[in-house]
Amino acid sequence: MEMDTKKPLIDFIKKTIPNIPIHDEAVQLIADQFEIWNLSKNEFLLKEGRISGYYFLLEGCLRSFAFDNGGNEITTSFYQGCRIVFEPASFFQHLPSEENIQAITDCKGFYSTFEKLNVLFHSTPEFREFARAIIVNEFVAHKKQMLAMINKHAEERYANLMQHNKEIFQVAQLRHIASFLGVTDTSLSRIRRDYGKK
Amino acid sequence: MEMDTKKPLIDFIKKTIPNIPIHDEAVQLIADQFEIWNLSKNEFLLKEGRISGYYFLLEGCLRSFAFDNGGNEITTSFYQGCRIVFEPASFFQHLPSEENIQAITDCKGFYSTFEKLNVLFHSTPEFREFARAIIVNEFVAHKKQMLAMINKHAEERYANLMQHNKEIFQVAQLRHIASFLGVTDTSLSRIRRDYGKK
DNA sequence: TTTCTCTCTTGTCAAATGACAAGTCATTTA
DNA sequence: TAAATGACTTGTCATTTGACAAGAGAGAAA
Repeated sequence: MEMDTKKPLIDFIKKTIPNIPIHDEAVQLIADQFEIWNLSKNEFLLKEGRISGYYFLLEGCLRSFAFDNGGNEITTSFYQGCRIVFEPASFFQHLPSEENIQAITDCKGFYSTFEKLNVLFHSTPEFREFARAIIVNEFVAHKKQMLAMINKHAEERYANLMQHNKEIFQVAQLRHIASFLGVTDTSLSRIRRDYGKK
Repeated sequence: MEMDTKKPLIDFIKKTIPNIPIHDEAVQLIADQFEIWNLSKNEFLLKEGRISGYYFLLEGCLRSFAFDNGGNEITTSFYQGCRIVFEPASFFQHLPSEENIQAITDCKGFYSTFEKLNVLFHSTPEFREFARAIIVNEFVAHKKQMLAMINKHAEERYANLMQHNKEIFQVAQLRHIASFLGVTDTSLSRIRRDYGKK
């Protein structure tokens, strides 16, 4: 029964490290470290100033954001479907988060803590491989996103998001997407108008 | 003698994971995987399109950069002194790098490859801890840099760089620093003029 | 239905920034 | 020494972008 509800997490771990054989005891041990959470739309998974946990997002959609100088919310990332979510600076260094993570739809998933996972990391090779893969993937994705801010115009980033992540437009507000793309909602509106013309 | 030249690398590893006891054989094994490199000013440690190695920078200063839409070089990072340097997307996924890493002073250090270090990672707990610490630190630093782009003005980023990394101004060109701060050399020149007035 | 609220769009205007060109200064080369 | 090169600054000008405000449209609540 425990196994049943956590099966998506187990499957996700297996999918993340396809080349590593996984023992059943290890799977059970990993799953045991996670507990269930639920969020309604607009509730926060992580609030600025709190310390980040390690979250598995099972269903729903999240966005992370920080505030700029003018007090505007700047979306730093969207998170959907089966994936790990955490704020690395806060999680690894036990520091207050400078980012917020908010549910933009009803969400559910599992979470664990640094302490529990640190034990796992040193005791369970399977989890070590998994955790390594996750942080590598996250880091790479983050660098890619930063590069896109350098060598793509907002229009291109918009077109890219439209092609590869159309679902976001059904659940996120345009102003949140706008700040994610590095422009104001006003500018995004103009980009969308001109984009239709082509 | 081998031990002698690589002592700074060993010391750096020990300093990076102060809580982990390190066996001498492990130290030797790690050091054995690295070879020496030298670069003269303006030479490249990594060229766009090539695959990144794993570098230890012993002496000198490097900068990484990518090209924006207009063909301008945008500095993404500066690297000084005893530290690890690599391009994660290229190194971990064996993909052509989208970034360049260039010496801005004469440099020397040690390097190794994904294959060698992957063996180490799975065979040597000390290196596993080290590699984990490095990627965590790099990721955290990268996120911090991205947050600064969001919630600090270019003037603040400049003031911050002046305070915490004054040496950069002695070795890097202002236009490289400018693009690192997210402005043109023209704008940086004006920031510097106004900064002096205060 | 009417009203209210929220999201998104659009127009106007101001401010910030970049492109470009000219000029200064220091260093290198012939 | 003279010329050339490269880095940095500064002025002018054009463009982009954002701030602000008004309005349209959809959906929720009275």
